Amino acid sequence: MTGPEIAVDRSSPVPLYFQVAEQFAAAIQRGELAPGDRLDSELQLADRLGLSRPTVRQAIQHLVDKGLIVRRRGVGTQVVRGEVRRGVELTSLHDDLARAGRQPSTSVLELATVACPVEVATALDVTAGSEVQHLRRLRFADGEPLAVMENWLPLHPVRLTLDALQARGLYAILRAAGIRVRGAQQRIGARAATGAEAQMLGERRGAPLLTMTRTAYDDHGRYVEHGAHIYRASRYSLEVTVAER
Amino acid sequence: MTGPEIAVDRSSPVPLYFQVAEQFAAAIQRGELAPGDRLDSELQLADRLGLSRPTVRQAIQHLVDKGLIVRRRGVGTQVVRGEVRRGVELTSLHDDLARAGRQPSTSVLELATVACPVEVATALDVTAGSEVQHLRRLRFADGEPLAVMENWLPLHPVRLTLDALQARGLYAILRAAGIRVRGAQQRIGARAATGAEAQMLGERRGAPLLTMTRTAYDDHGRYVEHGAHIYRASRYSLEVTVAER
DNA sequence: CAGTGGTCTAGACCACCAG
DNA sequence: TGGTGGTCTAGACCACTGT
Repeated sequence: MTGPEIAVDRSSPVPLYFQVAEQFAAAIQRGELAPGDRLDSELQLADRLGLSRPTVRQAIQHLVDKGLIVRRRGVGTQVVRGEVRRGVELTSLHDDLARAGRQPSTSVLELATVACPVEVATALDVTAGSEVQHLRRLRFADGEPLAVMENWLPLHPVRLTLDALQARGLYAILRAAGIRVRGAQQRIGARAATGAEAQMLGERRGAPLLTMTRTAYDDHGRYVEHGAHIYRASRYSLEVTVAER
Repeated sequence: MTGPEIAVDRSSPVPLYFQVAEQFAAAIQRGELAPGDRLDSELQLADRLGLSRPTVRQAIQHLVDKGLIVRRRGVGTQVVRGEVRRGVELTSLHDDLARAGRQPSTSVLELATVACPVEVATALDVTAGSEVQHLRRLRFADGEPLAVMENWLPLHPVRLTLDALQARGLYAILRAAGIRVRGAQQRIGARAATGAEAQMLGERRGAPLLTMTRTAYDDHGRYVEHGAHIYRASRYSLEVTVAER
């Protein structure tokens, strides 16, 4: 067993372990490595690629975390599945839609600086009543309403503008402002649409909605955004991949 | 800055990096390390604990993956939050409820060997029509109906029995049979309850339900279970924590 | 500039599993 | 018994950060 051809470029700024991980992931997605197939052992790989074992190991661990492969001591490393579905990650709806080949658009319903409501203040860890930016957007995919998203942001150096929000999505704006979102806590549930919500989304009153609240934090461990979103359940669902280490 | 007192036991079978990670996590949850607090640097920790830097690093990386802390090159390591919420992990509803101090109970509606439906066969990667175990359970929390869960399992050495399912939850049974679930793909959505579903769950027809389908795989990368579950949205929601590395 | 985390190396010993 | 992954060590160089 030699496995797919992997080549590393030591002059590249991309870490070696990442180059290796990406090439294995690509081989799996191409079907070159089928579910159940065994990978070479760490020692074989290290030898074949001219890398140290810890580096190879780091690459493989990366794939385990993504749920692509499984390892067993004393046995070896095997492919779990070929089809890779994207899970809930730190992406904006805008990017998700664009990646799926659908045309995202946005109508900004509200954009203002307000006194922070108590529930939001708890989530963002700021004092209630302090000033925060508040926005509410109606999001479309291919011209059809998909979601209503409400967000609160502590006062950052970030200036949110209508133009930017209609073109780019919130997370892209944050990224451009040098804010690196590192993680988030999300709660996912469901409830019935109110009359107003139904009207905006083109559903009937009482229609099932998928709800998500999210609090995201950055580089510094500071909370940068809290969101409360509702999605048309008939048009949207979420994927999550879980893998043990 | 010295941080919380951490002691490692080299005679313990628990890996050193895991001992360290757990003690830091506990200190964060106790509030001893508050959000925004800095941890000692890797070199300081390695020196203080008498461990090598890679081992300390492995411990800290573990906490980053759980979303407890954030690291920045050139700066240091900081605590993100104190309150740790349990996310969507590889736990059964039974265990989740028990941990939350609620009394789980189960009524098995169906338990039989059937020909595998096509959609399930795709998910489990078996040939359609082959024999699989099928079960359907109505789950209660503190005596109130909470969810209807339907599962399909390829023919394993596992013998599912009514008694076991009423007492223990599916994942505990699998674990006891030596099957180690390593990961899963989940899809989360919402829809309206049918008349029959509403009656079982004590909701009205059309009431919003949270839906989840899950395909779980084991040690060998084999799919061991596919489930289609519906939860009363009024009583249940899911938490997910996402962290970038 | 000094200090941080990110990456990489070359070994080592062990627990576990299959043949 | 031989090979696998899991853990651990003791170094090294680098990119990045704040002062």
